[in-house]
Amino acid sequence: MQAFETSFPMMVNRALDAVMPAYRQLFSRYQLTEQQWRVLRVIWTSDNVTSARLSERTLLSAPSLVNIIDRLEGKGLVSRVRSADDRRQYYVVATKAGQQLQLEVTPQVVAIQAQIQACVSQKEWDALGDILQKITLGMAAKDAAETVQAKAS
Amino acid sequence: MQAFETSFPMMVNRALDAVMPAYRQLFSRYQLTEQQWRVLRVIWTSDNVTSARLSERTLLSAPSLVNIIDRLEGKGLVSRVRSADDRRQYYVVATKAGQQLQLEVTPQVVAIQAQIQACVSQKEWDALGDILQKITLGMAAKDAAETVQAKAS
DNA sequence: AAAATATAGTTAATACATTAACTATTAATT
DNA sequence: AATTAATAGTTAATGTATTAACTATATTTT
Repeated sequence: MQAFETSFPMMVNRALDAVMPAYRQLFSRYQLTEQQWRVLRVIWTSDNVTSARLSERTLLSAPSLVNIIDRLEGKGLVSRVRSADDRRQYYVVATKAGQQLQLEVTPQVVAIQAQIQACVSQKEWDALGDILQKITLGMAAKDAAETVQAKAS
Repeated sequence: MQAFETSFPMMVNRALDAVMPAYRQLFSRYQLTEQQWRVLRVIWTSDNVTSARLSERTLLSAPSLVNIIDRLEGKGLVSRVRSADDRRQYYVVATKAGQQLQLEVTPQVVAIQAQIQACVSQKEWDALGDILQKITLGMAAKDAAETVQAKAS
């Protein structure tokens, strides 16, 4: 049997606990949270980003995004633009100030990413990606199967 | 440069998003959150568990633990016992009802863990543990070094 | 022993996570 | 066209995360 300490959630959370402070320290210098950064990062590099698309790409739930975007809007970093095609959806776009932040912060984020990768070999890094993806896809498939089953009954 | 989608936090969070619903679905049948489960799991298997010790073993912060323990106490699953040696600390102990839960839930948690492991080979599973640990230790060391530096200046 | 420090746990403030329910709009059915 | 169903986003309720400040007790220093 799997020990508590070596269960997947615990191993992964331990790694996150070790890694995230570096990011948070950086973001806090710009009065940003990690989640706010994720949203900015996505809208900087794509156009016509709806909330649904943001949710997919940032891994943040729709309800969470509401407040996160509200705060970013309050800081003048993004703004919401109603879509003309489908009046239910809106696009989140970066303001000039938001664009400026990107130039300052991105290099420092890259530096942290390099620090993390430097903890393991290139081979191990690649393996990590593979293994995590297998688990992600494997469990997502299982989850979907159960959902179908639940709907059928 | 590291793409956003393949950064460590994003890869890991995607995997967690795939894995955690299975746990949550289980715990919700017992009106428990994942964090409450973690606390129970630790106190079931150790004696004289203080809040500090719980924090280490569950990876939950001390402030979070206050409310989590409050709720578990409210449900009659645990209780706080002041230490006689050091009156600042207290021990969190499981009640009879708390002990009973263990018997019911643990096998189901083990089943989910098996599902996760089944997504990869034994070799990959071992590699995952190794790699995550390297990152955990590597970044923790870096973090400690910076803290020392900050204190010195 | 008195004063200064450190430690265990808590409180407070702000931000996010999860689930379910709700509103407005759009698409699909009948 | 009217009804029904689906979708995009939001709100509400409860629980946790993070940081800083605070209280009570214990330890260390002078």
